[in-house]
Amino acid sequence: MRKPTIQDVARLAGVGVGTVSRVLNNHTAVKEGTRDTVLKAMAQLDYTPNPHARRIAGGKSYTISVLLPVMTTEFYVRLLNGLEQAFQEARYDVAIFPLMDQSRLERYLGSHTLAYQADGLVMATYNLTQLFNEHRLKLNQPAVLVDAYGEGVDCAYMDNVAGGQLAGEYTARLEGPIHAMWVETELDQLFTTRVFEDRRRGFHSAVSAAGRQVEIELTTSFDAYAARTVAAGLLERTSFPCTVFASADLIAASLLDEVLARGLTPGQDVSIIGFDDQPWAEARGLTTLHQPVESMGYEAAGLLLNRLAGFKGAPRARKFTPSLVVRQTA
Amino acid sequence: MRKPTIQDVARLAGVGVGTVSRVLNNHTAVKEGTRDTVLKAMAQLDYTPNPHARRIAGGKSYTISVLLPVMTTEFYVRLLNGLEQAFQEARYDVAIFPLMDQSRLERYLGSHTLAYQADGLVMATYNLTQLFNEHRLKLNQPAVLVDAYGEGVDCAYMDNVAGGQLAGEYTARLEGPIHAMWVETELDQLFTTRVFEDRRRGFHSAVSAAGRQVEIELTTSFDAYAARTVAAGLLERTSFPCTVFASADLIAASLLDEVLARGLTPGQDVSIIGFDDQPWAEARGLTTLHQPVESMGYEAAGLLLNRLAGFKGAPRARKFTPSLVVRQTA
DNA sequence: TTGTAGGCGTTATCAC
DNA sequence: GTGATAACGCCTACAA
Repeated sequence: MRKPTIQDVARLAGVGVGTVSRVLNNHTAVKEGTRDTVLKAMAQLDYTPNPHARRIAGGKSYTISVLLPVMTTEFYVRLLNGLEQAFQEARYDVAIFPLMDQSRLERYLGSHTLAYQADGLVMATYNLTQLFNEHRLKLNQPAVLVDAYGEGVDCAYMDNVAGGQLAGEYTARLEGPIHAMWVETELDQLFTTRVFEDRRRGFHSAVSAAGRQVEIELTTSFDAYAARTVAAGLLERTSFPCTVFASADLIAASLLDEVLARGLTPGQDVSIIGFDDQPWAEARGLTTLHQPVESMGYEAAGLLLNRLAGFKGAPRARKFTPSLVVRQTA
Repeated sequence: MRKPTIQDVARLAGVGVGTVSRVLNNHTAVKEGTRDTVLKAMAQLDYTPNPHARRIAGGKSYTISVLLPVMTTEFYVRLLNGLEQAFQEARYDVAIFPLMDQSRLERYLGSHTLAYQADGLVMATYNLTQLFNEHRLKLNQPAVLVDAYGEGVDCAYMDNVAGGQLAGEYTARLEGPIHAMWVETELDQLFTTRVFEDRRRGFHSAVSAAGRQVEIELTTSFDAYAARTVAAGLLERTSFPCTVFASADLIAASLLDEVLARGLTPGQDVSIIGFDDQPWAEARGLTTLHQPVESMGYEAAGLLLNRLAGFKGAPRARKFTPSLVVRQTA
């Protein structure tokens, strides 16, 4: 059976196709009554608009490309949720393009059909605008950076320095030596993220400002297993009570595991502060920094949609600040 | 300036739009001469067909969804290259949908506009067909599994058992004790891969068949740092010369690092055999199992395109076998 | 406020 | 072989 079209809906509702199109696009006031009739007809027919027809009629693709690094899952899932919600509300489709390495990016840039495919571009975590210049490709769609900051582009980013500071201030008030576990990121020159660096900077500045200092600082790769080993090394060397700031929840969890395995009491012998507030953090009682990731995504999408709607003003930067969630581990 | 359309091309070439469309789609014999004229006109105007118009006229989306786990990059980049090449040749677009966790998958399944978006479905590494049943969703597009095997579906997969066997056979001929480093995969019930299990099975069977046995078997997470530690532990316990089969190049590289750091000679004191043949394997002289990943992707795409073209026969399964590449480390 | 008609860039179906 | 021309499903004037 053929999919119902706007014509079918119009016929059933006893109105013209124009009216149906208007309710579809929230256009100029449609009378409440007819609007309901149309909506009812759409529901009855289980009608879904054909995006391709819309694209060709509108001369736009109604699609946004999202360039997304393939990394830690949780953060990007939440980010995508925020982005997708905003775009969906505006009836835009999202085409996700995972950036696995430079060759993938080049493939994206070189693609012909993709040019048709996107009215706008979201770049997550990496500021790829410079790359467009290098390749002498001009960015002919509006673009927005999310989870990254850049000059001359709209962007929405997390203030990781502030997050680190919050952690530092809180930590400085706790008893015993202060330690930290950092994440080592091995990235080439193109794919570079300053997230962990920023957290570290903020943390140090706050601890110093409080007249204290960080004793043991260890670095681990972003892996639970590796972190566990590093955590064990840390616990060997410290005295108790002590406080450890782990710059990612994943790392904090490994530390927590090791603390428990040694029969120590979290929040008493060892205070632990994470970063991310992953979904499981609450269940584990982890004190950590919560990030408004969905909001950041939603806002970034808003900035782009705004451009798409014709806004011509100067680039805007929206900063989002993590908040400390105190639970049992510190 | 407006993008050139098929009309513009037709006008410039002095032919009808029908003819242009025919050369675009490699249709019924177009005279060689006119074909050239058209091609020339297209080049001159820098014409690119508008995919949206095509979709609406053709009643198809000319798009394939690729459901892709977010994991080790290199393998999937190559896989995508193979897939994309085949689909591109057939003028199909590829919509990549990274599967970060179950929620993402559900979002995909529940999406309305995406239903329009795909004429076919490629599922990489995971056999998600069962999930469609559980959700009482019927798969209304043809689907193909790649890097996975499943009953009742077309699929193209790597014979990891055979790969393990090749490694085992080769290893069994070398001097000294035989060890192995396996990869631990922590996956939930939905996202489950048998790759490493298969490699292990093949390896064991071949070693046994040769009347030998595996001495030390260690497991590591899929992380260079963690593997290095495990490798160190292995080297502490073994005698030399010995042979180590690492079930992934990433692991083999860490082992190689550790071997070198200890002043041992690879291929002499410690023979190392990896698995994957990553691009850097050659430079490091790593003996490993090469996988025809691109071919597998290309073939999987072919199976799907064949269905799209109307093929109704029984499900087909294409098996690809890794081959041993002997270099300096073993 | 609402209906009608023209157009978007293709493909497909005819005649020629 | 090739050129008209009618779809395809929607949006957007323009008219009513």
